[in-house]
Amino acid sequence: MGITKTQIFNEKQNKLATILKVLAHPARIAILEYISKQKACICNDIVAEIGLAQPTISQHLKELKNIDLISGEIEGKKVCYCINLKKWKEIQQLLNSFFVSTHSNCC
Amino acid sequence: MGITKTQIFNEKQNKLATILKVLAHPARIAILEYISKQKACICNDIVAEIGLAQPTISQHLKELKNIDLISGEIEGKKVCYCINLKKWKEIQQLLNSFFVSTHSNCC
DNA sequence: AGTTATTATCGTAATATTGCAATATATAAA
DNA sequence: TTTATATATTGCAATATTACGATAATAACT
Repeated sequence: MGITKTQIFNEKQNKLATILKVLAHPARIAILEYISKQKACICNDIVAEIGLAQPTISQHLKELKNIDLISGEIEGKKVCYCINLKKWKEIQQLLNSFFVSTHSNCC
Repeated sequence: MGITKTQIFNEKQNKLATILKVLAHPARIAILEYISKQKACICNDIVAEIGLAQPTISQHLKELKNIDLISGEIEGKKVCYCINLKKWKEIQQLLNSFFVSTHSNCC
């Protein structure tokens, strides 16, 4: 049905899945990589850098903002998007503990 | 259009996104957690454990198999699913290097 | 106020994903 | 060989995601 039965899973599983879903798109990975490479706060040069239309980029940025992974500061006409380091590390930690605690013990 | 423009992204970005997409579902997270908890190779007790229909679980297992994250060994009537540790660690490494190399330097 | 530049939102088309009933396949047991 | 059990596949309905044109909103400049 295209709808995920979140009710039957626990909070941790749903949280992890939600975060991974946001990261699971090459455009959003590219956006994060691009933002991180910039010396200064850079705005929608992202549109020029990545070959997607402006509304599409804006939508991807919104999804990254929704989970608080990036924040956008308005600077005149432009908006400056930055990675939220605190959240970034929190997610890194979450993922790492998932990988560490999950390991095969058969076959 | 529901279709991702993979052509405009590099191989690494697409690979990472593909892997994350597979992991980005609570059922598949739950399946991996469940398999890892079992002492022996356990098969579709997964269906009983997780509250989804057998075809649905079978489909999720297939997706995990597609990226070689788990392997299924036939044991009589049953199939024994195990985490592929080599791939597991490879993905962990891939994710970790993404997180380490991507960090904010503005705002 | 009018113009221009930047970003966000809306509406919509195309495609993907999720979930399941029905069915097929395979193996073991009777 | 029939029956029962375990798993895979098919087909389909419901919903989600991706992408973009059109348009709105905002802000700087004239």
